[in-house]
Amino acid sequence: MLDERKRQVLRAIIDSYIETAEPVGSRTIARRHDLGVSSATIRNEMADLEETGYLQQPHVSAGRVPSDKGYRFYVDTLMEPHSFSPLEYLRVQQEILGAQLSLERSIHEAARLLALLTQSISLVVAPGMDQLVFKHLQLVALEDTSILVTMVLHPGIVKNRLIRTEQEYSAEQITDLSTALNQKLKGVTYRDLGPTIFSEIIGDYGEIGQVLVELLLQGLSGEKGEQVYASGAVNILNQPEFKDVERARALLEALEQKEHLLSVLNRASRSSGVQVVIGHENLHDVMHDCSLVTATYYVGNDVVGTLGVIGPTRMDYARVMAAVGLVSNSLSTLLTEQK
Amino acid sequence: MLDERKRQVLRAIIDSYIETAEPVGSRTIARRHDLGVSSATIRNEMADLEETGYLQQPHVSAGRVPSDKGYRFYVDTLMEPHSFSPLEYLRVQQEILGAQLSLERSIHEAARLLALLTQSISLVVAPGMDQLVFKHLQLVALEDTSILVTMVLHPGIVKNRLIRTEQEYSAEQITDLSTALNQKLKGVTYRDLGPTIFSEIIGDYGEIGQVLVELLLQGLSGEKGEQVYASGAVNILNQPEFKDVERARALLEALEQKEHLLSVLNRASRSSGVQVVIGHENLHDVMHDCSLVTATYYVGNDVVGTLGVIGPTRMDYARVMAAVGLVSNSLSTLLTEQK
DNA sequence: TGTTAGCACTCCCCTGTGTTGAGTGCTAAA
DNA sequence: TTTAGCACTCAACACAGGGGAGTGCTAACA
Repeated sequence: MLDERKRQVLRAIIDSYIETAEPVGSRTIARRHDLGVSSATIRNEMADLEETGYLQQPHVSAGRVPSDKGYRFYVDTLMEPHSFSPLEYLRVQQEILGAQLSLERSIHEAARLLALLTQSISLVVAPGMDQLVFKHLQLVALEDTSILVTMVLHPGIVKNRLIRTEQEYSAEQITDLSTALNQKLKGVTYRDLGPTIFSEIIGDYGEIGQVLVELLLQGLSGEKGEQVYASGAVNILNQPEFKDVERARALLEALEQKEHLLSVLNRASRSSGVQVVIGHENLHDVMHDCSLVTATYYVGNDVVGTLGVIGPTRMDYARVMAAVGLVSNSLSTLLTEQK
Repeated sequence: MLDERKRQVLRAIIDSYIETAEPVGSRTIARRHDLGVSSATIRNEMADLEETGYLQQPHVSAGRVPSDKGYRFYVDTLMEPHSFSPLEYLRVQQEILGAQLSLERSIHEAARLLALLTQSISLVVAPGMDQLVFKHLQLVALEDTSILVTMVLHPGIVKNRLIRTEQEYSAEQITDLSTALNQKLKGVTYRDLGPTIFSEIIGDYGEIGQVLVELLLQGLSGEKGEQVYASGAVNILNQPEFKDVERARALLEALEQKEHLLSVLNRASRSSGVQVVIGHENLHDVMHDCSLVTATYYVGNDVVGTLGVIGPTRMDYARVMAAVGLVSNSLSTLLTEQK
């Protein structure tokens, strides 16, 4: 569709624009890239590329700027993939693996690293409870009528909750209940738990049984839904496209709405691998001059979460895609290996 | 020092400036506040107030703007304290009390509310481990060689850690150790724990004993230091003083350095009650056109943490101080009542 | 003695006007 | 098909000239 020279010109323009954020003129290309033709020729090519929609002109006497279509073509077929040096690769692996104290902290760390690597806003959606597997449930009677409920899920999630009861229970009662629940629940995916599975167990544990069932059904903490962790929001203030505070504010405010975020991220990454959503491909208005790069991460072969990066459409796609891939791989490795 | 009329003029100017963010002229004061004198008289008063340092003039034909000294006087003696309506009061109490699942979430909620009430950046320093009291320690052997360590501290902190051991231990061994540690540690403030207290207990538990001691000494999670939670960073982008991205970026970047933050907050609130640090009273350069309103919060009579709000010096001090007071009270109440 | 009306003055801010320069499209020659 | 040359466009910048908000000062007044 595009001949070789048009591709070269388009790539040169996008590379240059990504680097400088300034509209690119024909002379610049002729000088900096050795295409063996004069600026006039490039000018003709640029006119063609504009006509076919790959480039835009902010105004008639300015250089050219890539359109969404141009970026799309760049991402799909034009750009040179970036790969991190073994050193960087190792460092990310280690920093994520090093935080293997809890899933929550691993995820925090992943978000932090992703923001650092890309100098953009990073987002990580933590696995929803539904996708986790029951490993252990422990009830401990503390003093008087308070009971500590601890639930361990795979991978790496430990949830706690202190509850108070009206009645007092003996240590034996508590231990019995604990053991009974444990045997029933071990190895069950949270998704498969329902009121029925509990009713078999509770039997005559009365008040505390009731309370427990409710707590377990709502995931102990009441935060059953997927949590989103963001990092590096300040980074976008470094981008020239956000030198206008209003735009920065609009985007950041939109990102504070968790539901928005989730829908954006989840829609983006149905398929596997690193996905890119460019500018107007995005459904939300505020994101029309932003791009989103996402990937899913795994436990074994099961997708458990999504992570991604938001930045201006003029982002370093090669680098960002590599970073997203790297972090999602590292996270998957960590979660899969840790039993 | 300042006669009644000068006070009235100063208060009127600061009130007006806080509201509009525009330099205030003599005519505006004469018209809007019924001081019973003409603009010319007010003009004279304003000249005096400038000479004594309470006001400043951005340029000769502009109105007046409060100086740091002016704000200081306003905060100390001039302003009308704000008090929230019983309804708002109740709502905050409930929202904070409603989140009594864990200290961490209460603190998150407190930060969120504080940012919401003040439309500024809120900060909450969580209690450092040192200030917490040991309540319970539980070791549970999960499958194979992994052991779940759960530590309950007062108030409301539960920490978990999964550890892996080389050797295998019998359930009895684990339970024994758990019971022994528990008896020794219960009721002890974390600060008072030292290597010695453990050596009495570990005896011949070998490998796992060693690991446990290390873990306990570093607070199980490795995050022994005080954690800072921030909320509402985007709010400052609404303030006209941050219409320039550079300033917003500088402040937000400074706030991302935790140590900075801690030193700022801790220095601010040595004394009790709501404290205000205005503009250049602040030691850090980036904060020279910001003010900081802080208060401490308690468990019983012990200070365990600090919370505060950062905004432009032109902030609604009355409202912000009331909000900081309200939230710190609510948090103290929650932590004190919850045993 | 304090207050006020009046007035000249200052200086930001807005608007309009050149000027510059980067970049283009078109034409004609190679 | 490529390229040199040229006229043209238009954002960006600088600069000048009102307009207006606000001041300080002076003189009259209560």
